[in-house]
Amino acid sequence: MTDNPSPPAGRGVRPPTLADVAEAAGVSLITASRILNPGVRGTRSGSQERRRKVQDAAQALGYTVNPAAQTIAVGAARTIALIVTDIRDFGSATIMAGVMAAAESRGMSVAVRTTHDDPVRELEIVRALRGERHRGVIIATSRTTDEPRESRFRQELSSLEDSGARVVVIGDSTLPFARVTVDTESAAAELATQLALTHHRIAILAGPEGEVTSLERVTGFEAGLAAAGLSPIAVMHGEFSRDGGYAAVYDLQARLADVDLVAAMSDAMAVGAIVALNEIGFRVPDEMTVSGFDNVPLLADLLPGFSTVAMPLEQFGEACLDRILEDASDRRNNETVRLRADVIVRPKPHRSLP
Amino acid sequence: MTDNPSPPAGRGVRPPTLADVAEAAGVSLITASRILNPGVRGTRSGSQERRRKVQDAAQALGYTVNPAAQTIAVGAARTIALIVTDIRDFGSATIMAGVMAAAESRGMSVAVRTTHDDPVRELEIVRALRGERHRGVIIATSRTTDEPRESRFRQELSSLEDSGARVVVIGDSTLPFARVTVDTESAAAELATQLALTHHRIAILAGPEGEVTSLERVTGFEAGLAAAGLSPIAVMHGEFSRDGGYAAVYDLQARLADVDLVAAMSDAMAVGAIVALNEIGFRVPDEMTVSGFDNVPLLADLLPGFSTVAMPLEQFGEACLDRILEDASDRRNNETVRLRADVIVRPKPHRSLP
DNA sequence: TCTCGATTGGATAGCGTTGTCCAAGCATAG
DNA sequence: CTATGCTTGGACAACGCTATCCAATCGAGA
Repeated sequence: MTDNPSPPAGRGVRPPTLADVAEAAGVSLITASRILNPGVRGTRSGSQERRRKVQDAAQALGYTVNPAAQTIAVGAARTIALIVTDIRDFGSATIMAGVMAAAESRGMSVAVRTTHDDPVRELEIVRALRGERHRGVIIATSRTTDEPRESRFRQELSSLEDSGARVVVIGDSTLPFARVTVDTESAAAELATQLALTHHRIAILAGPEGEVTSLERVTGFEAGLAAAGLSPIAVMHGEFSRDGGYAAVYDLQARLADVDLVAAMSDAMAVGAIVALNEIGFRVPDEMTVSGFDNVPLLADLLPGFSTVAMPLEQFGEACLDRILEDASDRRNNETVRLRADVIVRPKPHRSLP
Repeated sequence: MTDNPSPPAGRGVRPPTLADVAEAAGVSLITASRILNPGVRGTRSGSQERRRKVQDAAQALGYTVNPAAQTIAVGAARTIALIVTDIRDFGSATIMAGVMAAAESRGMSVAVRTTHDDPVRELEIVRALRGERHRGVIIATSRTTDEPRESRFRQELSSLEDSGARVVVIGDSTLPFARVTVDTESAAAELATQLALTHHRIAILAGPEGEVTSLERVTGFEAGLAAAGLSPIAVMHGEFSRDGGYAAVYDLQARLADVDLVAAMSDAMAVGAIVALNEIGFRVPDEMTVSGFDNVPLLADLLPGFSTVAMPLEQFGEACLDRILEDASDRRNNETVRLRADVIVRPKPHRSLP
């Protein structure tokens, strides 16, 4: 009872193990295991009385399972790895929230890794994942058209999938894995079509060249313009960030007089664009319209008449976990699941005279 | 060579283990372990030739260590648990980014758990953490003055710390653990003092009653006002969110004519307040000043003359990891580390006539 | 040449859990 | 009363790795 071999307090009182619980309950370790951590084969629940004794003992000792031990015993962890570029990014954070919620409702936890858009780091991370025995891996970084890079990445992911982890890629890419995407192109096209009703001299602020996300947004947007008989006056490239938008507008400065809509391909860029436009002397939205993409929450409140596209970021979680946990026999059934984005066109506010 | 006992492809090619590497390199498993995963005692590096052979074999086989196995062998994982309320919150996401960066530079990874401000869930999470053998646990949820709740939480955390995980609490609270805090009160006071130079009829939009974060911000702000010989016209409580600020302004509506500064205790509340004020008919910032707290990035660009306080959110990571990894002999040395917040007072913009 | 200490490699056991098998108990049907 | 099938509990090995001890090797000093 009191002859605990570990020091009684302070550093390193070993947490109770199944063996401790079993001993306290007077059953074998195996029985305790079956009662407290019923596996997939939920049967073998034990008799009422033993159940109670074991559960009481576990409660009294404060037992909680050691997932690392489970992982090596079973050969697979109850975890999903989520790879994003940077957690401070609105999109990444929202996707993460959705994935965590979906994982939790399935009794799994999520391990998040950030690449900071470094191709080397990206490979290291995926490589290390192989040893971690995750159930699935969700790729939520923005992919590029850099073929050597993508090819190396693909190879590492294949090896990861061969080792038993289901790979799911969010968004379009050239990666041959299960995919959950959004109808970004058609949403971008519809946004363009709507905006083309009231604007005709349009400049596009695109993301980095070679980034798939940017590419499909621009492609869709241009298609929408084309449907209205228009084509953009200019397409400027920059980082998908506030500073990227800011710089892009200055790059465009000479031609701004010809422009009545600056269509940024991300909300963050749109904000940077607005700052630059104000500096240059264009009042937004009176003298210039700026649109975005992503539907970052606070902007709806602060930018009257701001049009954008709401991505179904939180829904990715459910969709990805479904793909990961779907029957193993359905594997290699790499059909793409496509979610819908929401086009949000807000009318320009009426000017109320001061 | 080719007589691999596992199926050649598809589901479940077991990832290579140390034993595989050792065999391929012609050394014992132990030697491979010492060369590839040198522990704390970094000595025993092996002879040059063996090193190379083992490393080559590991490279060729694509070996990566299984951290779960290390965890049960060593009795402690190379991980830090981070507990936040909701990852979509700007503060939580930024803290998380800082913690992840700091952990990574020390060769550890981070396990994030979200409580969604549910006291029961909070306890369950901490309880489960005990089995996970983390090196440290960072509490970044907002604590309350609900004594029963805090007491239960404290108890669970103590048991966690006894089991070997170092507990660090971010922000002030009644929890008796290592702490990393911010001089919130004095920052709030300084913000108030500065704003009191140009405003005299001030309403405070506080966070939820009983939340420590709100309490210290309000206390500091009132102290700053008092130093200027003022006291607030009203203190309204609400959620620390956009909707909370929105509602709080409507609660205040009858007295708004007497107010020249709405001091929100969070930036999100400030945005909601601005929306409500605009709806009611007060033009911000011309007819009413609104200030905030947190320094959410995009607001600086979109709200000219917006004053707020920048919290050192990213620095928490380094500070917390230092506390977690400091010498075990320094444990129970629960001195509080205090970081500095930055008061950002922006002058009201000049009205440029249209 | 011999002894000593330092360095290196390996054998063994163990970390906490589950999978697989086997034995015992029990009720039911023949 | 026995044969049958089902349920239940337990023994044993295994998962992949490291800690701890022990043996072998080596160089240097006596």
